[in-house]
Parts: sequence; structure tokens; C-alpha cells
Amino acid sequence: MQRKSFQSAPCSIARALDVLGDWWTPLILRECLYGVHRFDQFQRWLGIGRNILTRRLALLVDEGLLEKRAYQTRPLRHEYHLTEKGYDATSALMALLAFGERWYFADGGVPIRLYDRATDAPVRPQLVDGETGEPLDVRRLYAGPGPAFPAHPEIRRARFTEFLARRGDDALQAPGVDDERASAS
Amino acid sequence: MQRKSFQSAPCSIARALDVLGDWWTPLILRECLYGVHRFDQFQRWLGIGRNILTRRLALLVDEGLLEKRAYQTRPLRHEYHLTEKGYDATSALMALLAFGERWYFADGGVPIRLYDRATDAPVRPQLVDGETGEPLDVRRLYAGPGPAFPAHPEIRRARFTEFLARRGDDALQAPGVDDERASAS
DNA sequence: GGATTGCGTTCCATGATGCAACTAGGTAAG
DNA sequence: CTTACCTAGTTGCATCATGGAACGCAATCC
Repeated sequence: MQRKSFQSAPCSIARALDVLGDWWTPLILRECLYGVHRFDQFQRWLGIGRNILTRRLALLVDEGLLEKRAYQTRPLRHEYHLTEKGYDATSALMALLAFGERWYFADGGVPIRLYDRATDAPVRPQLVDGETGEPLDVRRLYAGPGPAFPAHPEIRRARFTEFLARRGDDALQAPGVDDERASAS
Repeated sequence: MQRKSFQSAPCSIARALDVLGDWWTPLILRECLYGVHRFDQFQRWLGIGRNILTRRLALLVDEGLLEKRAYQTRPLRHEYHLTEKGYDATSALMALLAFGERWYFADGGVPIRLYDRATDAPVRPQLVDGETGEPLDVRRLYAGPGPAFPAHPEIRRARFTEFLARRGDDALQAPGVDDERASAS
């Protein structure tokens, strides 16, 4: 569907979703992390159509999440490997994994589990505040202007002032509502 | 496109993607986290089509990530609020945010930043291993069968790639069991 | 009464998706 | 030499989701 592009959105989440906001792309990265690197393997493990797979791989290479490595010439054949950026993206997958485990396999019947390569100890991905090390509670967060806020006047116009204005109204009108209304991004 | 459903996939990531693997759903959750709760507000802020928005909201309510709260009768009107599950899902968004900040606003020009509601201190979402508290390095991970893995409980110590390789042949022989491919997860 | 708000639903074109069949370079077997 | 097979795609087609605009509908405001 001529999906909308979020390339120009002033939001880190939207920008990340521009590549990862898809059903197949994250799964391809997952397979790559788990050690699958060849076209046919991707296709068989995921059950994805070959044409779709072609496009997704090209996109991921384009976006710098995967790189092609020739593993033979004459028939030239490539493997797809995670780049630095790609590895970084998979950590977002780990957050999804934690969510999925909690809500879809809550009985502990997790089919797949992560282990440390060196120690074989089970690993449990968790989100914390990097500043304090405390577990992250999203309910305690609000979004405010970042460093580039003054430098991006279009943000001010399109979203942030609108938000600030609206926030003022809410503060006046809705004292009783649960106060999770803080900010937009 | 009649997207494939991952409902029955034995993988936490795939299950999570079944709801969140979409361009709009995560953004709707984001807005909700940031304090937007009404139909028109979602529509204006995201620029999403009204029909799509309707479907997404219904899906999110269905999946238990959002709940409808009537804020007036006669015209009956609802607000959409995050449930416990919904809040949990947004932490996956925080991981996406960290990724986006690092790779698309690396110069520090982050337009939006998260703060603690109580202390106003900047918050920096980061993934760690909940067991050790160490920053999570996905390169050090391997995936192995969890408690409910469909078979072969003794393989646990083996590298999962080897396991995949072995299982790949099996999968090829068995036609029609595509969903039982407990391969990657 | 007429206009506006809030929340959808319906209609339609476009195009992404899923599936199957086909191409293409090369190796291995008979 | 011929046939089969392997890996990695590409092409063609039917179908369904998407995006955009127009319409519906209840109620309030002026």
C-alpha cells in the first residue's frame, strides 16, 4: 500500500519503524541473528514468498542493516550478514521477545530461550533507564523537547506548540483524569 | 495483503509482531503513551486515514492493548487508554526509540526526549540482561530451546544454528507441516 | 435553522502481498 | 551428451489492505 514514509518524521520511533515496521523485516533479522544467512534458508524457515524476500533483503542491505558477502564465485552467491546497525536493530527485537514471552507464553512454556554464548547462562532482556539502572516504567515518562528542538522550526509549528497549547487546555479542564497525559512526540 | 498470521508460531517475537508488526499500531500506542486518547486527535497527529485508524483501534482493543472508556453518553463517546499489556508493549517502542536515536539522530539532534515525570531527569532507555544487569550484547547470545520446545530437550547446550541445520532437512522431508516449523523463533 | 464537533463508515484506485511458474549459472550423475 | 539438481532470484497474476475523500449521524453552539 504505498505506505506512508516516515523518513522525515521528527521522531526516532517513526524513523525506526520506517524500516522495521513490517512483518517480515524483523523476522529476517531474527533469523540472521540466529545464524541463517542464505536466501533459501530464509525462505524455508520463514515461509516467506521469494519475491517478497528478495525485496526485503534488498531493502535491508540498502538501509545498511545487512551486508552481502560473497561465499563463492562462479555461480556468484551471497550470504547476508548483520552489520553493526543491524545488530543494534535486533536489540529492539529482544524487547519484542520479552513482551511476547510475558503475554503469550506466560505459563513459562517459552519455546525458545536466549543464552549467553560464553557461559551458557540464560539471558533475560530487560529495559532499564541507562542513567540510573532502574527498570524502566513507561508510566513515569513524559516526552519533551530534545536538543534539536530549537533547530527544527517545522517541528515547533507542526506538532510541538500544538501539543503545548493542548496540554495547557487539558491541564485546565481535566484535573480528574488520570495524569498520564504528558506529552507528545 | 492477507498477511500471514503468526498466531500459532512458536516464537515470542513472531507473536508480538502479529500485533505490533505494522506501521501504524506502534505509533498509535506511542500517542497513547504521550497522552492522546481520542479518535480525532490520533487522526490529526498521525495523519492516518480514518478508516485505517478505526480498524487499528478495534484491533488494539481486541488484542487487549487498549481499552475504551466512555467519557460521555448521549452522544456516546470513547477514549482509548493503554492497558497493562499496552503499557508493556510501549517498552518495546522505547527500544525502537533508542535505535532510532542512535542511527538517525546520531549528531545528538534528537527532536524529542524522554524525562522522568517526578524528577524531570532525562531518561535513556537501554537494554540489559535482567539477570546480571550488564548491557545486552546480542552478539553474545544464542537461541536455544526453552521449556516448551516441541522436542529434543537434550539439545539445549548445542548451538542453535547446528540445530537449525539438522532440523532443516527434516522440514524439507515433511510436506504440509509448515506451521510446525519450530525453527527460529 | 445552520454550522460545527466527534466519530466513524462507505466507496474507490492503487499497489503490496502470496503463490506458482519460469529463468539462469553452475555442478553432479548416468 | 543428456538429464537431473542446486541456489538465487524474476515474472505474472488474483486478492486483499491501504490511503484519501466523501458521506452519515447524533448532539451542541450561535
